[in-house]
Amino acid sequence: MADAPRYDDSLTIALLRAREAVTAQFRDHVAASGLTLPQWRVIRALAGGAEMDTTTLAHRCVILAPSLTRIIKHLEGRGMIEKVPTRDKRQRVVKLTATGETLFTNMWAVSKTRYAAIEAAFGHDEMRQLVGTLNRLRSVLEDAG
Amino acid sequence: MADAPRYDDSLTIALLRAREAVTAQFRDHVAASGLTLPQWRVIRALAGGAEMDTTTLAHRCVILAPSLTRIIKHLEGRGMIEKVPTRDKRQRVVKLTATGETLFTNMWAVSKTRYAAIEAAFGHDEMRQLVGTLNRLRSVLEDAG
DNA sequence: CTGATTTAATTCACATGTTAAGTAATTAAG
DNA sequence: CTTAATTACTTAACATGTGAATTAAATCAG
Repeated sequence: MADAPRYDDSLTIALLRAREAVTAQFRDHVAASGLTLPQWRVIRALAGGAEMDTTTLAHRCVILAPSLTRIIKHLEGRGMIEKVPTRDKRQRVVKLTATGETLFTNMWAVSKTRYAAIEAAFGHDEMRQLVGTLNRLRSVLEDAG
Repeated sequence: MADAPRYDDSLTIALLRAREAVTAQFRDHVAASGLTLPQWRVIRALAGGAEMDTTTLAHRCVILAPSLTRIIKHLEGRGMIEKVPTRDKRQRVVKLTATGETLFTNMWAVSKTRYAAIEAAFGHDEMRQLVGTLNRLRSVLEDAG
């Protein structure tokens, strides 16, 4: 089995594990507010009064449409987001409520601190470079595929 | 809102998108054999006659225990893997069946090609370096947390 | 203006992620 | 040897990932 797969060298596994390690730095903080990480990404994307249709929102948060439908329903039920009237009645445009903005503000302070801690531990320049490399990888694959 | 989150610079989003782009290169091929990506990771980990308990298997495949329980049940039902008797009867040790090994062999040829294509497009050295960086990130965060 | 097509989102069905609780087998304490 | 603690997994409950089918609204062809 000289040809057997070696998981330690695998890009897919390395991406999985790295993501797992990074999200672990935020999960408890986000869960303490009764949110999941995808829900938090949605709130982040809408912070500051932004109004957005679900297609744009799904793309920015890297959430598939069916999941976003459920998340919006959930956050709406909790009074965090609300619908915005639209001309095109197929579209669903949403924004944060006052409650949602307040929740974001309270969470963002801590969230920034956590992110800064990761930067400090890993290195500011290394982190910028890593993000750049990841985006370049994505760009290369999307052009090729 | 000078303080508003910028998703393009976010490490978590970059990791999500990069992973999405990489898995997209394999998903159709894996789906063509009626497998999901996590199921394929399990089969890969067991390829070549390896026998493994579910804790080790879960760690190697980056799959949580409850998910692995379901996956094993599923793959067992399809005749791809089988249980191996153990001294410690709490442990569940599994291995590929002949059918499973055959499936792996057939899929691995194509899978290697896809992986090589990614390396060619992105650059062999860059890819090695990226995997190294991701693993270092993980190591830093796990030591800190 | 009417019917066909396209678009935006939802719904469905099933697989996995995630945390907490439960079960059975092993080990450790006495 | 008996019981408490630990270990390895499973189950349960709910959220998200994923692809296919559906619905409703807007656009287009004629």
